[in-house]
Amino acid sequence: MLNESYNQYSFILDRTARKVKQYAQTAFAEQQFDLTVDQWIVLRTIYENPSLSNKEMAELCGKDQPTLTRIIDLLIKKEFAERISHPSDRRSLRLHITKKGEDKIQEIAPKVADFRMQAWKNLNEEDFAHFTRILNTIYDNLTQK
Amino acid sequence: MLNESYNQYSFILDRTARKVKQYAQTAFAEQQFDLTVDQWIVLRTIYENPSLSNKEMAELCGKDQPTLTRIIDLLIKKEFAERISHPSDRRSLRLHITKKGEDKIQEIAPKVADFRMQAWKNLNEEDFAHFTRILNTIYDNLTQK
DNA sequence: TAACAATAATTAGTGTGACAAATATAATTA
DNA sequence: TAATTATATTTGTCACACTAATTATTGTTA
Repeated sequence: MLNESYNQYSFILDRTARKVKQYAQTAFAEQQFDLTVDQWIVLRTIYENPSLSNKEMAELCGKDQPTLTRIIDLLIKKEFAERISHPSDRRSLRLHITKKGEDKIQEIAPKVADFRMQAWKNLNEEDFAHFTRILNTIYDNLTQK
Repeated sequence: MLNESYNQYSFILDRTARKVKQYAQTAFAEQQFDLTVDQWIVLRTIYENPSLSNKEMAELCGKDQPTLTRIIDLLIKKEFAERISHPSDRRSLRLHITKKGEDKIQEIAPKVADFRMQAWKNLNEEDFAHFTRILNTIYDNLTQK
């Protein structure tokens, strides 16, 4: 048997993260939000932090730049966001939400909060503190200084 | 501000899971294992549970069937695994590891265990108990009976 | 036993993640 | 200021996740 318990922890972590995302995505589809979970995350981040560059936005969303570029492409195709060129640096751009994007946020934010709660049932404040501390410890262990 | 703390938990979970996988994948690449992390997980599962069907193996690996099919395709291309047809049910097949696959397991298993440990530094037995309990609670919350 | 339903596996399509390379522009320096 | 270096973004490629559709085969029932 090669099954060291550490392998098991990786497995549990990966499996749970996928389940959380999948559960949300199913709800998004059922309620016809016309957004994926990741598109929603990015749209919400643009809404809360307008006028950032691609690079800054990627950092905030916890995604790499190419991934963010492609998600923005899709949000623009759906007319929820737009790229505004930077006045003095033509390499750069600023990400903005559109009116249609804001409306979408207003429409679905409460519903998202609603079914997101399902994941955290049967857990208390102390559990959340452990959860945050332990996962952040793991993250820091693997992030070079 | 729409930033309910529950969104934050999803973010931390997703970010940590990706970091753990990415860290391992980088080590796999550096040491030229000629496997992705997921291919390794599947190969190890086949090794430990020989002669299961695609469906059963997918269940054990925590992956869906199409994903498993493609990972197996890649393992077969690398000659680490093979599909054997079921004697009485021609729809079904049995997954087996090859000699070359077994050699690969023997070669890299200790090395994997080695750098996998990096993720779990600064955590004690009690933390692991919390980790397992909390993540499994979340998973169960989202898995219909 | 012929028609229908169920099952195992694969294929197709879209989205995301990671990494490298390419492109365009700006900043620096010789 | 011409050449070089650095930066912002996009494009290309491969792998994985998920859903739906397809194919092949087996089981069930009228």
